[in-house]
Amino acid sequence: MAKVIVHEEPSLEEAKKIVKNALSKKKNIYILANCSVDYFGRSSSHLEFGERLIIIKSDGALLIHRPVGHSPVNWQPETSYIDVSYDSEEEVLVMKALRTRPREVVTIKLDNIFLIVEAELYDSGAFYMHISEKEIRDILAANPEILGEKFTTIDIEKKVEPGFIDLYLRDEKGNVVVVEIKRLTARVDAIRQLKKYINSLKSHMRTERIRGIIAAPSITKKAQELLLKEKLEFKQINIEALSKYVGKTEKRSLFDYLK
Amino acid sequence: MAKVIVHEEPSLEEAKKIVKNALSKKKNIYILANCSVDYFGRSSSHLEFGERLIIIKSDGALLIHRPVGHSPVNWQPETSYIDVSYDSEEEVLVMKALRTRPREVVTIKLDNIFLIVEAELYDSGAFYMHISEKEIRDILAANPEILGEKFTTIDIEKKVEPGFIDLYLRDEKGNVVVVEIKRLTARVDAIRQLKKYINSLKSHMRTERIRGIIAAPSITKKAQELLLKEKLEFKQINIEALSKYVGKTEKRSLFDYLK
DNA sequence: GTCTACATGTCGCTC
DNA sequence: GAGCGACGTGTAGAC
Repeated sequence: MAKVIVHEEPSLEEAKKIVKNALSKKKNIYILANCSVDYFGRSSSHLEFGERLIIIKSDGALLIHRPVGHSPVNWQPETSYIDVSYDSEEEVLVMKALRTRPREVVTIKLDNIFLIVEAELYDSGAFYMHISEKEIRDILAANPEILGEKFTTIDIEKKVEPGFIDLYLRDEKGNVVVVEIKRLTARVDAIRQLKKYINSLKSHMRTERIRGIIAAPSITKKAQELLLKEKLEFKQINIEALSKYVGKTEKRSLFDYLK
Repeated sequence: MAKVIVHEEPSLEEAKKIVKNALSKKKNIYILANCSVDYFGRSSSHLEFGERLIIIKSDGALLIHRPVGHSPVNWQPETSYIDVSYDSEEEVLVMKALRTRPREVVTIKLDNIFLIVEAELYDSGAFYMHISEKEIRDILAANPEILGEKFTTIDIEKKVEPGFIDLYLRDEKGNVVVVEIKRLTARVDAIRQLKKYINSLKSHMRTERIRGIIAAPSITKKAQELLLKEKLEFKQINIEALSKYVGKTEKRSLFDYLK
């Protein structure tokens, strides 16, 4: 059962003690405060003072959320080290989140804290994500007839110079078939990817005819045009229907995230 | 100044009233609770019960954060509509976040609530993102001599078949120069991108010699090898030094996000 | 570590 | 709104 401690309107000096203590105990910390944020690393940014939610997780992940927008305005991944100090000159609490690879720093200056919540959360629930591209690939490899012909699976994730062929089949006439799978609408880049693989194969085995198939639930108009131009094929796959082939779903427990 | 109301360990029925009321007033809501989450839409997923932070923002954005990991385990963007109800059979508070395009639903079932925080946050601070690739491109276009020769800028973002050429120059001898800019270390894909543009140009104007330049702060070893093989050039640019050319930084205020 | 490709990617721009 | 390229993308897997 979760342990939650709430501190309303602490002073900056109190806040410093609370946060330092909570960090040492690897608690989750949620802070509502007026703050500014500076980021320096791969890029750099400055966010003027405003009221936001700051989240520090037990693994050192840091998130700063504004009152709107679903993505954090600034963040630092779980590898970060967090330092807390009081700047008596500027009269702000300074929290610095560092990570070394890549070298990045997020600096938060807090001048007014409305709320600090310390929480010890127990969360061992497994997370199941259904039908990824990998699963589609495995289902099609095991049941290549789904693509509408009597194909034989030769290889999956076959390595060629520019990358990996999702599915490498042979058709009834003995032709080599290269399949590029997309879980969502296939776009021009998917066709380019497929063409790249075929070109690579052709440079090695020029006697055989090579067919190229895009397997996706739908295709954009531009992709369709390029497909025709390149004499490639599109096979529509029904993700909903494929789901029925999934024997066991992918399973990722919390422990996978804890290194 | 932020208005913050804290509710510790409300019953599910109380929680329902609190959340409904806060939603109607477009407040930000933060909930610490034991909950399960189901997502269905572009993909689908199921998350077993566990203790998490649920964030509902004033624009309807929804985030569910586990105690570790910097990305939310489930979420719904700001377009979502949120429905709250009590399921007396399962004895859980059900929160559904729907959005229509694409059609997606996140369903949260809460069976134990530790804390609800309602917050009205005032945040009008501007966010400045410094020196983007676009800015580097504009600086180099205005000052092509930074690349070490007397270049003349002909075009920026020149459209060619496979995409856009960052910078299109002419050197002192009258050769066409294609520049691909990377704000970070240039990798093999950058060289492939550059080569692609040059090939496209060559197919149209085969008489002229075309030079290709990768402009980046550094380059990987593999990219360097490919570069030499393809007879392309690498020009190191100092991002720090370029920053000095930035007259005005990109400015995005909160209001840009409010549609 | 670098390279490769996927992701409920998200974001911003053009048509 | 669809299409497309860039991102502090993040993430996982292979070499």
